[in-house]
Amino acid sequence: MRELSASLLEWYDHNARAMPWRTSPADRKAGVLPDPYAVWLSEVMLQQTTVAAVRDYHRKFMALWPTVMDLAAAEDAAVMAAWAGLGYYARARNLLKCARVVVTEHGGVFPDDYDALLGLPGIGPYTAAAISAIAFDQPATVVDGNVERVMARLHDIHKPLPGAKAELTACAKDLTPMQRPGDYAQAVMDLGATICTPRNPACGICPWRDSCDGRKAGSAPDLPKKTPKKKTPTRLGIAYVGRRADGAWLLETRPETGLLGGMLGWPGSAWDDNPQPDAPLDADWIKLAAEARHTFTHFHLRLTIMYADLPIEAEPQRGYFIAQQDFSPAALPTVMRKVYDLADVTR
DNA sequence: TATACGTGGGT
DNA sequence: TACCCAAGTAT
Repeated sequence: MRELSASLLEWYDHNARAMPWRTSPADRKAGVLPDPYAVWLSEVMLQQTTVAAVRDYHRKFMALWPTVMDLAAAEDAAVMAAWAGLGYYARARNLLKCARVVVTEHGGVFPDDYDALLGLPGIGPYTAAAISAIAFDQPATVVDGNVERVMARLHDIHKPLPGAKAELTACAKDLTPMQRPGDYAQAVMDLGATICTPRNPACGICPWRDSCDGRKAGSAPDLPKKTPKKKTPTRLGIAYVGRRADGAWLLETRPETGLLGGMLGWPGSAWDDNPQPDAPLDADWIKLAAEARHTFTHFHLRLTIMYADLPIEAEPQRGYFIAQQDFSPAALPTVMRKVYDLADVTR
C-alpha cells in the first residue's frame, strides 16, 4: 500500500497538471497551501465538468469576487449570469447559498474538516473530501470518476457502476496515505485524467503498471463496467422572442427549481410531446424557419421559434423587458443563446 | 436505489 | 449521427 502511494506521489512530483487554483507539489512541500475559497470554487465548477471548460469561468469568478465575502454579497442575478454556459445551474444557486453560510455561520472562513464541509450546500462526499485534502492537507479520500476507474482497473473489479461504488471507495480509502494526502488526492485524479484514461489507457508509462491486476488480466481498457443506460427521448417546445420598438428584449427569470432554474430565458411553452401555444402576450408572432436543437442530459429538445416586433406600450402577461444596452446573450444558458442566435440571423 | 440536472469535446 | 465522457449533488 505504502509503496503504491509513494510511487504515485513520485510520479506526481514530475507530472502534476498546472491549474490556476493549485499550488505546485514543491510549494506544498514547503507548506504553502492554496486559498480554500479558490479550491472550493474550482471543485464545484469541476463537478461533471472538464478542466478546459472551467478555467475561464474560474478566472472570471475570482476577478469578480476575490473572496467568499465578496461572493456572499453579490446579487443572485449577477452570479447566475456569470455562470451561464457552464451548466448544472443548481451548482450556482448552491454556490451562493454556501458562500452566505460560510460568511454568516463560519465567520467567512471555510471549515477544514470533511464533516463540516459535507453539511454545506452543494458540497457532497467528493467535494468535501477534495477541499479538506487539497486546501487543508487532511487525509480524506476523494472518489470521483477518475478514482473509480483507476480502482476498478487496479483491482480488476468487474462489478458494474454505480453498484460497485462502495467497493471502489473502500479500495481508494485503503490507499490514501497519511503523508501528503492533498497531493495524493490530486495525483490519483491526474493519473486517471492523463494515463488511466477511459479509452486507450497508457498502461506502458503508468507508475502502477506492475501492480495493476486489470492490466495483468488484459481487462483494464474495458473497466469500469457500467450498467447500460436507456436512450434519451426527444421533447418539443415553443420559444417566444419578443422585441420592443426601443430594442428591449422580452425575457423571464425561470423558477428557482428544475431545469435551468433561476436562469434567464425566453418565455415559452412547456417542453413535452405536444407543446401548446403559450405566447406571453398577443402580438403578430411569426414562426421562424429554423428551429433550435439542443441536447440535455436526459432528453433532446427541438424548439420552434416565434418572433414578434412589439409596440412600446406592450404589457406582457409573463416576463419583463430588458433594455438593449443591459442585455447580453452571454447571460443566457446555452439553449436560450441558440434561440437568440437563430432569431438574430433568421429574422 | 433511481432520476433530474448542462454543456462541449472526442470518437 | 449517436453515443460516451467530465474533479457529482440533491431529492
